[in-house]
Amino acid sequence: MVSGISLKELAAELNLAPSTVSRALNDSYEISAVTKKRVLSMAEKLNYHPNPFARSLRENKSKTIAVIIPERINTFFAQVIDGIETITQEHGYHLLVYCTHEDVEKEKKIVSLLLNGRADAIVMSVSSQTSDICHLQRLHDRGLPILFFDRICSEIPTTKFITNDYQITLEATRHLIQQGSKRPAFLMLSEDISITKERHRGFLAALKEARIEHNPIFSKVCCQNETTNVEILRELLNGPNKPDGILASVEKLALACYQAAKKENVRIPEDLKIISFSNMGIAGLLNPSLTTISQPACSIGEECAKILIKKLTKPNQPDLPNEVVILPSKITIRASTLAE
Amino acid sequence: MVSGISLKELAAELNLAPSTVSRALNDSYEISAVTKKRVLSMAEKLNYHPNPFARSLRENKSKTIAVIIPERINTFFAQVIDGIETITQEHGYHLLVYCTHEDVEKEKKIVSLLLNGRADAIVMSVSSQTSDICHLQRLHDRGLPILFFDRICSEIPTTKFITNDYQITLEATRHLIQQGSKRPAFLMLSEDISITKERHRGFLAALKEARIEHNPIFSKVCCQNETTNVEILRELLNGPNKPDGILASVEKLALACYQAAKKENVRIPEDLKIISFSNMGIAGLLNPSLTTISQPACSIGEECAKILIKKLTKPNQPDLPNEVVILPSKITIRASTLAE
DNA sequence: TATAAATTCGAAAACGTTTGCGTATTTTCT
DNA sequence: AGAAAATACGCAAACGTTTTCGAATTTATA
Repeated sequence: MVSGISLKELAAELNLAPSTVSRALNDSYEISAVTKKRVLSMAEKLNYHPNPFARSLRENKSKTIAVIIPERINTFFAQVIDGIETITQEHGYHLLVYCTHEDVEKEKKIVSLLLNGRADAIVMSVSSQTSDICHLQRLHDRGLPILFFDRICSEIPTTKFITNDYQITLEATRHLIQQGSKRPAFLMLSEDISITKERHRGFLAALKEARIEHNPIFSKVCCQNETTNVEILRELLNGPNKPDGILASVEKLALACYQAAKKENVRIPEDLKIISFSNMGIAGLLNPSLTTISQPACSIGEECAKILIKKLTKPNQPDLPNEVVILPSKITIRASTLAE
Repeated sequence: MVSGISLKELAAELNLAPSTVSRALNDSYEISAVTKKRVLSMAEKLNYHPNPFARSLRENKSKTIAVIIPERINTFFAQVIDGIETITQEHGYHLLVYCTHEDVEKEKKIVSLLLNGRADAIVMSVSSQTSDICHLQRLHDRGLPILFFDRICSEIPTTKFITNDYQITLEATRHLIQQGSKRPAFLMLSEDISITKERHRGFLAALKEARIEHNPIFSKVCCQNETTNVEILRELLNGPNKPDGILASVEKLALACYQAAKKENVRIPEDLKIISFSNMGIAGLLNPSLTTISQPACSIGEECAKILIKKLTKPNQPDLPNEVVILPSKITIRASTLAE
């Protein structure tokens, strides 16, 4: 009983042909106003709901968009999805959400699930492990509109949304230096992904600008595991040549840094100043409050969705243009980077 | 070109009937091993992927589960979905995720979208505004398996997953009192939803046990708006009869409380002790670190998924039993409730 | 060796839509 | 009034699967 009445049965009830009922429900010009009324009210009365799969099969589209993110417990990604949803929902689209947990193998599996047309398009941010991208290439080759944000894949010619990673990291590092940091360090999850490269470039540019010689071991690649990261950072903070400033390219590394500093009795910001990419609403409530670079996550989601909706709903749309759209981030200065 | 080759075309390529190919792909006993090999390898070669909508139409099931939550930017809900996904993904199910933003009207719209069988089942946590539940009743009447967690709807006879709200709040309040709070207050989002009632009951029981007379204005109903909540709490913390302890039934109210305390120069924990339901990983990094009641979110998600998968995959399963499954929460004591 | 049984496959219907085309009726025009 | 055009609707095919039923071939049994 889970599937209700069908269009055929509705038509039988009305003594009309299924084609007529279909057209009436779709408000076709070929159907008279009176018949439309009749059909509509009977449909209402019998609680008719069109079967989405029959429709998808016939029309070869699913009214569904897939979203793939590396982690769910992350304010940034949650905000992006919120942004996507606000737009797509207005147009009757549904969201399939998948999480890779930063695991490229899981990413491949998920992507292969989408080769069959279950979704009309894909919005994604690749995992930090993703360097080989042939699974993404296959998606694109198949003609499926795919759109990247934040962790983009530059090899695929499509639209990508990012923030001004280079510029904002440059400014953030300047701030760090200006507040007294002589030996800033850069924390990252992986050397491969797009944003890390750009952010690292901005970081190095600021050092060069300030004529600070960069110690390569201060460009630290961390991992997925929380406790391991804390260990790595304890070691870093305790080394013979300790950094006195941290730029964390992702939120979780800043938090690991807080943990490590606590255990090593390193005072923030006195001994160590920290600034981090993060969209946490409660950065201001941390101890000490965390200076952040926050991305316009919601806007990113909305812009992604808008461009996608346009592509999917207007007829004869060209492929998504191969361009990188940049939405600027914002630095919010808090206690963690304040000079003494 | 987005949709690849069809089963028919694949069959033609093999000089076989579509039915044979279908059976071969589904590993039917009626097909010889050699033919299976032939079919499989040709399918691989031609990159065949079965059309999910044709299959859904034929089999009357979508291999899709809908998840409805009140907010995405919330560690608890994110963890629950992670838990659900780990189980459902193993069985080839996809997740449609919807967010109501605590808006019952949006909840109704989303629910009505699911009346057409797009999803095989629903896992949800109702919005804080939800008191009239006839939209949920309609879903259940239609025979769609529906399953609640955390914010449950007791009127619908199905399985619900919650934590030991009463007991754990009782213990949490005891802790608050034991640490010296003479006038504890209880913060909630709505009086209507299930968890609030249970948690409030546990709170009051602890007061009674300690022979503390409860001032009704200390049972504070807050709202969705962050800044309004901060105002409400500033007023509360500044009133003639101020509370010296807070039990926040949801995370966001504890955070608003931190904000309010900051602005009113109320010291935590000296002047005000705070304990809150929260699954934030960084509760320990707040200033001061926050004592939390954390729910087994991931387990809740997994258990939801397991029971659902069983119902959906085994033949002739009975309806989901009308019972409430309780998974215990855990109190983690931190600085925000420490006695001086 | 004749027959029963097992094995392997094909033809066709069905799931619930949408849509191209045909047709009957009504309206409009000359 | 007759022809042309507009209106309103029905028939049937198609989308890509799965599955029932039947049939053909091969193997085993008596």
